[in-house]
Amino acid sequence: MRIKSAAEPAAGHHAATRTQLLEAGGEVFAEVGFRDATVREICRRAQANVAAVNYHFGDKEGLYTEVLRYAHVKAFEAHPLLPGVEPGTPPEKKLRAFVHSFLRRVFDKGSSSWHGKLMSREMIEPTAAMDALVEERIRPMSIVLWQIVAEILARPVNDEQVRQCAFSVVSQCVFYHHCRPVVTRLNPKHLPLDAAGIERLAEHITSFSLAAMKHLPAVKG
Amino acid sequence: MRIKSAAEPAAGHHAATRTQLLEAGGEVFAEVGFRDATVREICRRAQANVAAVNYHFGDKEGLYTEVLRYAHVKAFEAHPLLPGVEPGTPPEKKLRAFVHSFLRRVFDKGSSSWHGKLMSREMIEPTAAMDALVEERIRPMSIVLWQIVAEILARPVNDEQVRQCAFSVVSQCVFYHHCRPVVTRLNPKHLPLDAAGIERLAEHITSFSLAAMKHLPAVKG
DNA sequence: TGACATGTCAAACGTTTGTTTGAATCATTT
DNA sequence: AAATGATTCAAACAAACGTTTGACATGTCA
Repeated sequence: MRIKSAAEPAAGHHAATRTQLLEAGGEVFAEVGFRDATVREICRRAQANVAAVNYHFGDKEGLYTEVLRYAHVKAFEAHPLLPGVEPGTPPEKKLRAFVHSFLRRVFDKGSSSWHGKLMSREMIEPTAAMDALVEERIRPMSIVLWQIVAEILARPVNDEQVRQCAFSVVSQCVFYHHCRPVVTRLNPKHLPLDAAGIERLAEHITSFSLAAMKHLPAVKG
Repeated sequence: MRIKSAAEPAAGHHAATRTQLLEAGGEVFAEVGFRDATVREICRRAQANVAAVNYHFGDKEGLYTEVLRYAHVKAFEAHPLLPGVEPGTPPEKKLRAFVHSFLRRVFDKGSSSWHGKLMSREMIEPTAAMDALVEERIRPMSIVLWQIVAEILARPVNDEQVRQCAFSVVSQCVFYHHCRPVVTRLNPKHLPLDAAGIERLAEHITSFSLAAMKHLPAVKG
């Protein structure tokens, strides 16, 4: 049995079925969750044998861990943290870029549209892969946002109010995706979001948050 | 086999084990989700026989549906929509009450602390119980919020901006709970939230949202 | 070509799970 | 007290699942 880590470059037929398993796994895990996903269905979609998962990833959980890494890498490749932002850009513009890119990443309809769903599930039921994910991907993203907010508020990066406002910004970005079932039922025309809808939403979140931060009552510190 | 609906009043020993199953079911479903929850574990905690679930609720899914209703009823009994708000209260004060009550409901540490987790899971994987839940509980709650926001913005209740701002408010309320795994790892001191922490968070969300709504750039309409 | 490691395959295994069953117990009514 | 219906119980059932196995195919290097 050969179990390759994600870092190790693969070659030959190995790589082909391995990638197909990652893609199929991402699909199925996103659709029905880890527990309801069956190895048989994943292998069927990957056009591989039932034993392929165990051969390539040790077990079902090993596949899931690698799927999570794979998903995040692909999502940030498709939608970078701050696309097209030069140093020296005013923080308001950076915030808009951050929000817009975040939304696109979450609502991506492309080949790996399952990234968003996968992350949502991981929030509800964090696995061992969560720790690595936070340190490798989410914390760097947070720091960028903290810096933007700190600049807007004219406060230090580690300020409590900066942290709270950053959370307020992100919360609005993830809400439509996390609570899709409720939003859809309450206001059907709000979802699903096309490119124009995403842009409109990004505009609202940005101006809502900017208005808030610029007129927040002063606090000590 | 006797399957009673939630509405039907129960009496005798029937009611006792029935309630114990609902409580145990709420616990277990919240902890590990519908699929990973085993009927055996639920019955063990309810000190009932393995067959009790099938006898009282038909099947596992029947139990889950009733658990959802039970959870929502209890949560709103413990934390009403707008506690202690007289008609004529200024909308700012109503908003604060709404947010605070919402947070207490979500972060309740009491006997049915599983309500929040249960709802989060339902967001990711909506079941048939979702439709009823939205119409019976969530829509009435939304309408109350829409009215408050409309008053603050001085716009009609069905205005697009009112809807968007209401979503922005709610999104902040659910964020800390939905994304607990990430928040905890990013900023450990933010969670878990005690009563004082909840109050502080309610204060931030309210003032952030009020500042935003009062200084939002004007839009057409 | 022969030898060896790598990858694939169909079949089977062992476990876990929701559910069923039929007898036993309890409560209520006649 | 007898009878009837409701409820509980231990045991067993049947299906689905992740995993293992050993045979077979494929590619590579001597």
